[in-house]
Formats: sequence, structure tokens, C-alpha cells
Amino acid sequence: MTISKNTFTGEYSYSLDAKGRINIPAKFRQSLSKNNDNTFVVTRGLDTCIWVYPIIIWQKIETELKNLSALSAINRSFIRNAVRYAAITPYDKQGRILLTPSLIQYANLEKEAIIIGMVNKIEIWNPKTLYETDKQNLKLDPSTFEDLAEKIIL
Amino acid sequence: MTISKNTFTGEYSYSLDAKGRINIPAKFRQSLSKNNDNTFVVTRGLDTCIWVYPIIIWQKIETELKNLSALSAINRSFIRNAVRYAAITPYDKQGRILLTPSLIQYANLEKEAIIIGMVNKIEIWNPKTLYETDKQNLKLDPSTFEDLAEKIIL
DNA sequence: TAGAATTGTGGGTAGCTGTGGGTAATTTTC
DNA sequence: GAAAATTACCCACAGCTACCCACAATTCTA
Repeated sequence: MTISKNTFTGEYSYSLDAKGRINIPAKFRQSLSKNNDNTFVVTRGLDTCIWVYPIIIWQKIETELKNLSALSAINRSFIRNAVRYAAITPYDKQGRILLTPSLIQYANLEKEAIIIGMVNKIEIWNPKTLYETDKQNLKLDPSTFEDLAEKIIL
Repeated sequence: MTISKNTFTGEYSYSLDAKGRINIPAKFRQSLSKNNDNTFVVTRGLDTCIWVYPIIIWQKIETELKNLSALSAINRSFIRNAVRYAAITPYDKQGRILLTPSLIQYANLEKEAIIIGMVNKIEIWNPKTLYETDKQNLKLDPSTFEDLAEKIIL
């Protein structure tokens, strides 16, 4: 069965073990293209979470970043966050990646973690932080949220 | 019988089994386009029900989501909530899809379920909830309802 | 109308998935 | 250079899922 490649959807609950390893949902691994080399790129997200990219996608982002104007402050902060902390991380036979203590601290990760598919990337969250963040954003800007919903959801 | 592709109409009663599987009406499966890969995308509806899209339709939504800039926090929240509850779900040889416990809980599904064709998507309801919701909506805003009827029904 | 094909529902099971832990190899520290 | 710490790789295993088959009921067909 061939479903669309490099597309991540859904929400999963996984546990971070004592060694700092966390499982990537089997479904996500299956939706990777063959030449992805059992490897992800793991980095800080712009929110308080960890972003995980398939290498293929990451390479596209890198080339796009080169074309971004360095004059814009938001671009600079994106580059600083996303690129500076990016680590190429292969997953083991069981499908787990190893998170560095620095990343775990950045995302406030404890034992229980939520993994969310974000179409072309994956997010790893502390459940409480996730809840708070989305609540905040919605409260700050409900109209944009509704506009987007009307435009995009059929 | 050939009706236009990806078009769902009619109301059916099906039963959710102990494993969380539910049948998609054969008529609906037949009206799918060939390159639909025996796959649906299942997610939370805006009402208290489950929405089921042919994957072709969902891919359109995905493309739109990909075009949203990841630099805006509200965009990120929107993508998160649009994708988070969505599961890409192939149906088995008997034509059934598997619903996650989370979705079943969201829609208050019990054994008996109503499946409704909604033109480009399918809705799965608890019969009681469906009845109550429509009664409510009609009571709240009968004029809009009539306007729509006038505009759309031939 | 009778037989054939399809459809809806239930259940069993092999193999996979998620999680923990052990050990050898490698790096770091003194 | 030896001991300690860290890392990478391997194995184990319970629980679950995907896949298969069965079968009654319904629909189609000739």
C-alpha cells in the first residue's frame, strides 16, 4: 500500500525513557521515503517543543533558508533556533531517536510526551505545555483562526 | 451504477464492533476515484461527530496547510489542531475503517452509528446526538436554515 | 424464482510495536 | 595508561494490530 510520502498526521502518546530515548510512531516511519536512511533531523521548535524532520524535507528547508533575507529579524531568529540546534539523528532498530539533555530541557519534557504529526514535520511536546500554548494562541487571535478554518477546512 | 466521483449522499445505519471498526457503505466506496488507495482520512468534525474524507480531498487541505508560513504562531496552532486529530486510515478487505478510542469518545459513539453522506465528506454520528444537534440548530437559527434551503435546493 | 455474488459483522492469530534493560565498544577523566 | 563514564547496539517480551477467514443476510442476475 502506498500512501502519500513524508506526510505526518495524528496525535500519539509516548514515553521518554531513562536514557532519553523516545519512539517515533511506526506509522511515521512507514510514511518516510526509502532514501531517508533511517535518519531524522531533530531541533528546537519555534514553540516550546521539539521539531523532527525527515532528512529529505530538512534539506529543502536549508536551501530555502539560504534564500531568506537576513535583514528580517524573524528570519534571523528562525535561523538561529532551527539551524543552530539541529542534529542529524538516526533511529535504532526499535525506531527510537535519542534526545540530548539540552533539547529535553528546552521542551520541558518529562516521562509522558505527546507526538503530533504536522504534515511535513513532527512535534514532541510536554502535554501540559501543548495545552497551554494552543489555548494562549487561540485566545490572542481567534479571528485569524476562524478565517483560516473557513478558507481551508472543507 | 456510476455517479460522480467522491460524492456521498444518503443516510445509513451501521454498527461499531468491539474492536472499534465500522463499515463504510459499499456505495460510498464505489464512488471513490481509482487512485484513492483504499484509504480515508478520519478526523474530528466541527460538530460532535467524526468526519471521513477520501484521501484525495484531504491532500488538498494538506497542500493549503503546507503553504501557511511556519513563522506565525497562530498558523502553527491552526495546523496543529487541523492535523492533530486526523488519521490516515486504509480500510480492510471488508470495507471497514478503524476508529481510535479518542475519536469514539469525542463523538460519543456507542454500538449503533449513523453514517451520513455530506457531498465531499462522510459523517459518523451517535443517533441520539445527531437528533439533538439538528433540533438545536434549527431552533437557534431557523431563518439561516431556510435561506440555505432556498439558495441551494432546486 | 433460484442461484450467484456482494455486503455487513464477528472473531482468531501471526507478527509487529512500544518499552525496558543488558553489554560491549568507545570516549573521557585522572 | 587504567578506571570510570558514556554511548551504541542488541535482546526480551507483553500487548496490540493488521490481516485473514467464516458466515449470515441481503442484493443482483439470468
